[in-house]
Amino acid sequence: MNGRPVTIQDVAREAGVSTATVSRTLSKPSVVAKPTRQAVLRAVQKTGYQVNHLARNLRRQRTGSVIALAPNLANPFFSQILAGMSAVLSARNYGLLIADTQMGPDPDERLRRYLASGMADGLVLFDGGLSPAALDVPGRPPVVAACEWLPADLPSIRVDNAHGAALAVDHLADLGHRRIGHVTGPRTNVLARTRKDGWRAAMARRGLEARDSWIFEGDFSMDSGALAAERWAAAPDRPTALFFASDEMAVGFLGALRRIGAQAPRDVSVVGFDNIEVCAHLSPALTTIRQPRTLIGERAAGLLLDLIGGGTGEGIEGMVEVELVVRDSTAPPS
Amino acid sequence: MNGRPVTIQDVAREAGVSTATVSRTLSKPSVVAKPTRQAVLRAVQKTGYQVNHLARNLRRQRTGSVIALAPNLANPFFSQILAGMSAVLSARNYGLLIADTQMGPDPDERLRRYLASGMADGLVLFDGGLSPAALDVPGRPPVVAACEWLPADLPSIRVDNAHGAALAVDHLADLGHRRIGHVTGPRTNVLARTRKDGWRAAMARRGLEARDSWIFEGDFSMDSGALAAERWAAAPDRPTALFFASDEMAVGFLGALRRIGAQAPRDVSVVGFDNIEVCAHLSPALTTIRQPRTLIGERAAGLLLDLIGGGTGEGIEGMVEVELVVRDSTAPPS
DNA sequence: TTCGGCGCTGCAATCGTTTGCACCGGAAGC
DNA sequence: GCTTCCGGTGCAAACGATTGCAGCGCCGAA
Repeated sequence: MNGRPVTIQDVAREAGVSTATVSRTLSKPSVVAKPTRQAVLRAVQKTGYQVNHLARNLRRQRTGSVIALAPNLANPFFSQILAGMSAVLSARNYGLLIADTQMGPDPDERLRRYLASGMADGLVLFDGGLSPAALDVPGRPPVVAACEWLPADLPSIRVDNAHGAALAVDHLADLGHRRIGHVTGPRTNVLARTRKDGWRAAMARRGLEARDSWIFEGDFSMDSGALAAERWAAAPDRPTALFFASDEMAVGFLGALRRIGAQAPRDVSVVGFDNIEVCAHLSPALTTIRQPRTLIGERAAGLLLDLIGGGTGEGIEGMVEVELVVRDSTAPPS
Repeated sequence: MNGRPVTIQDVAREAGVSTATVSRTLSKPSVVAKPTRQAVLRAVQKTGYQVNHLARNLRRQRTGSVIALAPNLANPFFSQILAGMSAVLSARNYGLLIADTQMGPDPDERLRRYLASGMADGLVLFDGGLSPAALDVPGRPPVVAACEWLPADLPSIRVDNAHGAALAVDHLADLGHRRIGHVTGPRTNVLARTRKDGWRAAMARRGLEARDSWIFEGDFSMDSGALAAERWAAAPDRPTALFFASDEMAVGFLGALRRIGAQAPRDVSVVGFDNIEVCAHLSPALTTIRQPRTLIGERAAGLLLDLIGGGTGEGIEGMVEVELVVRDSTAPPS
C-alpha cells in the first residue's frame, strides 16, 4: 500500500522464487513448471505487479512503439488511416506515436532526428515531400512509405491512382462525355502527379483528347476547388465533366458552382477521389473513387511490423485497390 | 563506422572525461567548465552520439510521452485537436501516443491498463463515456479531461457549450424565429446534454417555448442528421429553425433536405456546432458555432504538462470560448 | 603556513528488466 | 552403478543513462 511501485523483486520475494523465474513466467510460461508458475501468478495478483515497460524495453533494445509521420495532422484524411494503424498496432502491443513533418522549420532535419533518436522501432511516412537523403541515417529503423512515396526505394503501401483515374474517366466517357477535364493536386505531390498521368493515359486509351486548357491546378484543398469553379466557368471550351484529384476540391467546387448559379450534374459532371464521409451527404451526392483508408493504415502497420520482426514485407507490400462509387454528381452531358 | 550504436561511454573516452561529465554537459551545461564542455561537444559531434531515450527515461523514471485517448480516432473532429497537442508537446520534447477507447471489448479496462502500465507520464481523455471508477488506479499519472468529462473531478479543458447554444438561439430569435428546434447528440454524451440544456435555457431566457416535439434525437453523425430531416418534414408543428448539436448532423440534414425538395434557409434555418471545414463550402454555407479545436488541443497539452511538472493547473484549466459564425443557412422565417 | 571554501570532476550506485550460463536433481540408458 | 541428458531454476551481467557524494586542486584570507 505504500507509494513505491511494485517491482519484479517484490513478486519474486512473495512467490519465493528468483526474479528470473518471475520474468520467465510472464514472457515464456511454457518453460517454467506448473506449480511454480501458479505460485508466481498468485504473487503477481496479490501484489498487483505491472511490468515496467521502460526497463523491459531498455533491456530488450526496443521501444515498443512506432511513429506515424504525416505532413499535416490536422488533415482529416489521416485520421482514418491512423485508426487503422492503431488497431493493428495495439493488437500487437505496440504504441502509436504521431508527429507532424511540416511544423518546425526543417522537415528533413526532423525526419532525420526521429530516425536517429531511437524513439521508435519503426516509422511510417506519409509525406512524399521529404528528401530521400534524410533517410540516410546509419542504423536507422525500418521505414514504410504509405500513400505518397519518395524516390528512394522504400517498402511501401501504394494506392492505385492510375486505376482510379481510369475508373473515373471510363465512367464519364461511358456516360457520353468527351471533354473531360482534370483538377490536379499540388504540382510537387506524387499522388497528384500519378492521378494526372492516369487521367491522361485513360483519355488516350479512350481516344479522347486531353487538352491542356482542361487542366485546372489545385492543391487538394476545398478553397482551391472553389477557385477551380470560377476558372471553369470562365473557360471558353469548358469541359462537360471534371475529374478531381481529391474530394475536398470537388466539394469546394460544388459549393462555388451553386453560388455562381450553375449546378452539377446538369452543367458539369463531377468525380472526386477519396470517398470522404461527406460525399454521400452532399446534394448532389458526389460520385467518387473510394480509397480504403482504414485498410491502408492496417496494411502500413502490418508491413512495418513485419519489417521490424525481420521479415521482408513480401506479400504485404504493394498496391491497394480503389473502386468507383457512383452517386448523383455524374450524368450524361446535356 | 561499426554497427553498434555509440553510447555515452564512447563520447567520454573520446573526450577524455567521465560519463558523468558528458551527461552533465548535455543536461546542465552551466556546471561544467568551458574547456571541458567544448571538448565534450566536439566528441559528441565526432562520434555522432544520440542519447538513448530508453536508458535516460528509465533512470529518470519518466517516459517522455503522453497518451491521447479518444473514443474514435477515425473521427476527423479529433485530428485538429491532436495537431494542437502535438505542437505543444513536441516543443517540449514530449511524444504523443494515441489510442482508441472504443476498440476492444472493455473500454474501462483499457483505460485502467493505460493508467497502470506506466507507458506515459500523463493522459488526455476525450471520452466522457467511461466510468470514473476506471480512474481509481493507485499511483496513476495525471489525467486531463478535454471536451467531454467525467463525473469525477478531473482537471479539464471544457468548451462553453451553454454559451454556444445561447449564441445560436439568440441569433435565430433575433432573426424573428420563435419555433426553434434542437437536434441532439447521443443521449449519454455530456456534450450533447449541455448543449441541449443550453438550448432550453436560452429559449426560456428569450421567453420562447421549448416544446418537446421540437427536439430530434441524433448521435452527432451525418446519417442521423439526414434522418432528422425526414422527421422534421413529417412533424405537424415543425420548427422554422433548428439548432444542431454538431455540424455533421447539420450537413446530413441539409443534404437530405434538398433530396426531399426543401431548402435552407427558405424552409428552415439551420445552425450547426463546431465549424468543421466543409461548413464554408456548402451551399448554403452553414451558420455555426465555432469551436477552437487547435486551441483545445494546445490547452489540454499545456495543462497536462503543467500537472506532470507538479503544477496545479491553475490558470490553464477551464473554459474555452466559442463564437457564432454567421453564413447563409440562416434567415428570417418566411 | 594553514585552513576554509569553491568550482569542477569522477566514482559508483541505481533505475527494473531480461537472459546466457551454470547448476542441480532425477530419470533413463548402458 | 555410472554416465548422460534434460527440465527447471537461480546467479549475475548486461541494457545506457543520471546523480549523490566525495575528492581534488587552487585561491584567498587569517
